[in-house]
Amino acid sequence: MRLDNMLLAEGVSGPEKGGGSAAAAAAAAASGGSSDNSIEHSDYRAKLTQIRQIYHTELEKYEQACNEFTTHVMNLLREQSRTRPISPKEIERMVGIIHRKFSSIQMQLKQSTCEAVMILRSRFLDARRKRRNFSKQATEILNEYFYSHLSNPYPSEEAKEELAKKCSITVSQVSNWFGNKRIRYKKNIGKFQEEANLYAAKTAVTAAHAVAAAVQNNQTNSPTTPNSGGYPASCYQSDGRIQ
DNA sequence: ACCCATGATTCAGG
DNA sequence: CCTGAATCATGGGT
Repeated sequence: MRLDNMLLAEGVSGPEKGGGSAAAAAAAAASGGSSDNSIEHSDYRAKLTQIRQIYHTELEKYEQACNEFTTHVMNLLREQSRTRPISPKEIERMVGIIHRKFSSIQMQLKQSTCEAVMILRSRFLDARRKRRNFSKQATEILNEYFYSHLSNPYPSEEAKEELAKKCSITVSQVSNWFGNKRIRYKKNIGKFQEEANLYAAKTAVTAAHAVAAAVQNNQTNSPTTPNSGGYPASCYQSDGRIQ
């Protein structure tokens, strides 16, 4: 009965209910409860409702078949009662046998349905654990931020949200990314030197463009306050250490 | 088949 | 809570 209850009572709530997954918790906490990975989730829900629908139609079919078979047997018994006496008790016994048979079949149906749900559930959980690399564009945006804030690569909540939006990933994914990036950068600065230079140059170019545009706009003004824009070269030290 | 990069998870500390 | 660190597990290139 437990499996049955689970199947029927769970409804379309997510599979992470009992899991206590850190990702789910983190995502929920980060995004204020709104659902990310909604594509997979809706897919899961659709499949679950499909399974339940099949289950209910099958169950109905079995019930109908059971009733039909019962009346059929009753008719047979009634015909036989013309040639031999049949007690009501005997009829009751037959009906009982039929019902027991059909209910055991229904049990099997429940069992297999539950199995299907379990498989679906584990598939879903596996899928969300699976790692997909971010798009090149997304990593570019993240790296740009990281290397232009190398002295303090800790984006605020708002910054994280903006990055998440720009990269079309979740805030918790941004947090993961920065967590991994910081530790891996620190661990092997040499390996990231090239990358750092690349992004420094890249932002330098955009900064230069901005400066050029500014200069063009007001050539007569004094070109002071170069530090206000936080341009990249000054953001990391020559030894590459953070802070 | 192997290896490394990488996103996610876990756990400890503050 | 957020973070650092270690670790897991997969992706993708060779």
